[in-house]
Amino acid sequence: MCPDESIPDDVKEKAMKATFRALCKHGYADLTMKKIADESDKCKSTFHYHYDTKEKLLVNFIEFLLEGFKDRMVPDTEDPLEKLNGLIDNMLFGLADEETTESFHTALLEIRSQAPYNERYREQITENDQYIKKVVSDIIREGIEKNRFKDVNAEETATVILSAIDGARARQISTNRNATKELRSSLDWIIEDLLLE
Amino acid sequence: MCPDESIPDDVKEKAMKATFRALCKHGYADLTMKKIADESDKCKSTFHYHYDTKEKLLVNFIEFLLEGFKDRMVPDTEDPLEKLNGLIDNMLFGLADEETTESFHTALLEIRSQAPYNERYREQITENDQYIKKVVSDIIREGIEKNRFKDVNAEETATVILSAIDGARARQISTNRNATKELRSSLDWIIEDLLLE
DNA sequence: TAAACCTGACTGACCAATCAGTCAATACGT
DNA sequence: ACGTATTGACTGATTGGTCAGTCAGGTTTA
Repeated sequence: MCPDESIPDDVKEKAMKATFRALCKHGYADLTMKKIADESDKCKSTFHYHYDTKEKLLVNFIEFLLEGFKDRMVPDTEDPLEKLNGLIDNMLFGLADEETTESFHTALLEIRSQAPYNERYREQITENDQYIKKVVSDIIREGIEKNRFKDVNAEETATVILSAIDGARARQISTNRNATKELRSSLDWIIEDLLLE
Repeated sequence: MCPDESIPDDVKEKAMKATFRALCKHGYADLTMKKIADESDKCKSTFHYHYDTKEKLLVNFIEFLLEGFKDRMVPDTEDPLEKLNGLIDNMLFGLADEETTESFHTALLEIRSQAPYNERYREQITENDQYIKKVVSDIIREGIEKNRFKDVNAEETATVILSAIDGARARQISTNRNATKELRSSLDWIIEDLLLE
């Protein structure tokens, strides 16, 4: 069967959740179809039946992961500063408990590190990247228009903030330091100095 | 044999170069002892003879990789602004050709993404992380003392700059955009606004 | 001198375990 | 009854790692 829209929703949800759990538990390099299946109540063959190959399952998974990311990042508020700070918090600390957030970011970084070898991964990540950059630069532009922010270059400011967030997430999971917390307080000061007053 | 100092220098060099080439060519997830050996004029068993296990070889490799990184990043100049900009350039664009730099950053990101599952990887990366942060904050402090920079918090500024560099490197290799070039021009403006007058 | 011995470097053949993927048989839902 | 969903058993390929043995070069012995 082809991995298109013909997969039942309940199976798809089980597949995605199982893939997520297996990826968090074992890491991308040690991720196998058996380990994915073991995280669900289905067996290995069932996932082959629905997705054909491991790669197709994983491409579907990335899509699922980034789609969920999009939906839940932007906080529901009108004030540009609140919206910006809320988005930064969501991106650095996630929406669930600390462990789930750490696992989520680990999964994302593992997929990122595989992107150079897989164009489909790269396309998905690029699209997500451009989306979030538009969101942040729109917030900054809105702040400027409402005279809440100084008249900075919105694109460049967004680039630095988003790059720093990505970097902090990578450092958070690959070092023994609390890199996201460090960046949060550093960004507070940067935003104060660059955007406000 | 144990993977200590008893390994001949020429063998060690061949092992490290072969590991680097294999890692760049196949990615961490598909990295095997055979593929490493195939990148050298030695056979698989030889690397097992010198390093025992695949993991010990890779821990040695990370040490080798980060040591080389340390040695070559800081530019030889007295002027704080020149030194800071030179370091940023070196970290974003590397010292060799573009292809080698991209491969190097890919290898680093792959190892980073594996750090959550391997404490020895994490220790190495943490140490390297702290080293480079000290270098950057020292440069900023020096600039403040010489009245070339504004009186900012050196630690927090270094955190943002280094996080952004890490993030841009991750985006550079995992998207279809030129993220390092984008960040470089954004950082120009940030440095102008934050550090200079 | 030369034969015997030793050692570290290296190799190809081999192993059990595991991999992604296949397939015939079966269970299920309508 | 019929198509979809699911399974366990299976396959060929590949994995990290082992091992017996080869080889070059140095040291000891006769």
